[in-house]
Amino acid sequence: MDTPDKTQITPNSSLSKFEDSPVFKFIDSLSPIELAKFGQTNNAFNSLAFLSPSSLFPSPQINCHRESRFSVKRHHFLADSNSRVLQSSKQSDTSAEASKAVEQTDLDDEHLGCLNKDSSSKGISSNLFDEKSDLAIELPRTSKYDCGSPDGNLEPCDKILKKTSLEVAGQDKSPFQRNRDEWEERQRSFENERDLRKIRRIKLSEESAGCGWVAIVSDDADILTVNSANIIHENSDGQDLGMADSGTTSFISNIPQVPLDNANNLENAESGDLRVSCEQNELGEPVSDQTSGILSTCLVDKLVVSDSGLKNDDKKKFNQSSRQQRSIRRRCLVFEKSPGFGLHLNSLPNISKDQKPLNTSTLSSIKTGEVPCVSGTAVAENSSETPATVGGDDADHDTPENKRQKFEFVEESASCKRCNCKRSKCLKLYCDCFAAGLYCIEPCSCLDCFNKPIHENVVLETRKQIESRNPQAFAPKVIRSADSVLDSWGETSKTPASARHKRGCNCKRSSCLKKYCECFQAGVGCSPSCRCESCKNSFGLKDGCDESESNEDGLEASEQNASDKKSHDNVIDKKAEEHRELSVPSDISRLPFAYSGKLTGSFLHSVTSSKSCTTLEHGSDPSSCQSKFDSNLQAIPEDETPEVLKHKCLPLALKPNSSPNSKRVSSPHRECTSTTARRGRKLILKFVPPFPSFSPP
DNA sequence: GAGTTTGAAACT
DNA sequence: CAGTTTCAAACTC
Repeated sequence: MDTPDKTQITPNSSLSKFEDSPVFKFIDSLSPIELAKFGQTNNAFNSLAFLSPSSLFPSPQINCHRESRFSVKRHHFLADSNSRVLQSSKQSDTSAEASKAVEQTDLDDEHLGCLNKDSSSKGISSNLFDEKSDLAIELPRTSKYDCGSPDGNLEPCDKILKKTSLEVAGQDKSPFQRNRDEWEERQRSFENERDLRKIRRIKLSEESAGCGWVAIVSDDADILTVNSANIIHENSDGQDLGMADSGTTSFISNIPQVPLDNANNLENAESGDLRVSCEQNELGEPVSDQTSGILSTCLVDKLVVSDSGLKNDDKKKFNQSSRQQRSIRRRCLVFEKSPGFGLHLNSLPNISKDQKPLNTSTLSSIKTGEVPCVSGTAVAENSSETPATVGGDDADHDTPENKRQKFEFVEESASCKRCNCKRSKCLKLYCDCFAAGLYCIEPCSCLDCFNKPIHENVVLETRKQIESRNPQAFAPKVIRSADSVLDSWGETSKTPASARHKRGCNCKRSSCLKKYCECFQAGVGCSPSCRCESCKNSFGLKDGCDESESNEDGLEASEQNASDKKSHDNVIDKKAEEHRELSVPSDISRLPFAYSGKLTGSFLHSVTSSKSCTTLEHGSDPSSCQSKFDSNLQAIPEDETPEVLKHKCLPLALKPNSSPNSKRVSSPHRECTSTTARRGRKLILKFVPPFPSFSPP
């Protein structure tokens, strides 16, 4: 599109016209240094002037808030610096030092504008201000990340930062009053977005809070992982939001507002202190909040908690947040090979064990896997990337509340399995990381670990071997019946829905009341597949172990263990009760990705957390929430089971005795008859995609 | 943190 | 297939 006029509107022409102006000549006569500076800054200005707003501020949805605030902020200090600069330009003795000071001030203000976007407007304490200033230390480093958009419009963050600083300095002397228009435009954009979000929120109010995100996560997880690094940087550094990659922010923008709003609703519902965050969202909060809100829902994490924590217990929780975000970076083994799953196990949280529980009832737990998950190429350093820089070791205080939270949190942190393998080289199913399809990461305490990207070939080979022995070795261990209302295993089941361990446990001494028991660990009841003895699984007794038997066993056990054990059992039962309450919407097994039983705790908990969030919703009917939750889960494409399989007792894919270790599995027939015939209920097991294969496509 | 217990995985 | 061994997590002290 060659437009002759274009050349006429070149910066130079404008500049020359302006230079011809009497004012300019006057200024020019005052200081040649200022003239030089003017030229420089004008270049910066011009370079900005001809960047499209979209390229400068790539994501209206995300950035409009930031930009609006930023603009306001800048507007203010522009006025200030304007006067100062003009002053300096009028005084021949100002020169470099003064202008440097101005630039420095501007730069600082820029940082603070990013960091403390709304501190002025919202009256956030100066403490936060200071802390965020500390965070600014990291800004230069993080801004070095090339956040260039795919289309190349966006320049590297540091360049933009510099430019913006220069722009600020340059505009001080610029006669063009661009700022107001720009600001107003962004303000309009911001308002529009707010309106849209409100509309969206109204729409979404019909849906249950905290439900839709599951599907969204699975749908977008792969995208999420693509840009997780950027997202992480944005959030972990808290202030780098202005430098977000346009791709990232565009992606975030493209994420339906469902998760954000739902998350906010959920948090709002479940925790009063989180309401702050919600209100801020309503008002168009700082991007950090928004982004973390998105993360908290799409990546579903505790980021929001952390963010809100930032306001309450600033640094500590921010560090937690950072740690969480950094700990996201767990290398995915095979995610790229199973794009259809949308979310790999590696997408499950990787929460540091030593983290202090924040708010366990908060949406939590699903984080994106690492960037390389999508790239498909191993990036070894990622696996060794460590949250070492993250400080804030929080001592656990053994208050009852903390203990309770600790238990709950352990459930969550189960997902961030950190193995401790000594002899298996993390290449056997003993290794939780390996079994879960995860590479070991630094927090693992394993020795001679081969489960690392640099040994990818070995890993793949080993996995092949194991799969050749047992094709289901990496398949999810917990399955559920299709009917979430009818419990295929009968009334004795206490599991909210009909999730069961696929192969069943083989417990002898733990009575299926400890996490030795995989069923218990997965938060599911025992099934006829189990060969456990004295089953007292609080999530559901094994078929044939009725309550009386259980009670007898309980008596027996209590006799054996004497009174001191009783309290322990009570604790166990209590824990189990909590566990049951918190975990296992067994619908989870229908999620479009496989998961290992050992990982279920956290993920299930996360889902349940969201569910429990919904039940905490003010004025909402828990049951309706449940059903909504179910229905939302059912929205996940899951019904891939061939019709013929649906009418079989067990789909072939889930046939337990596909395992060579057949002693652990009961025959489908038995399972079918024992449940169907006796209970008169039809057992339909949904197809659960097998765990992504290690083997190359 | 060390030692013990437990049950899954692996092996024979 | 059954028995045994190995293994690492869970648990206890």
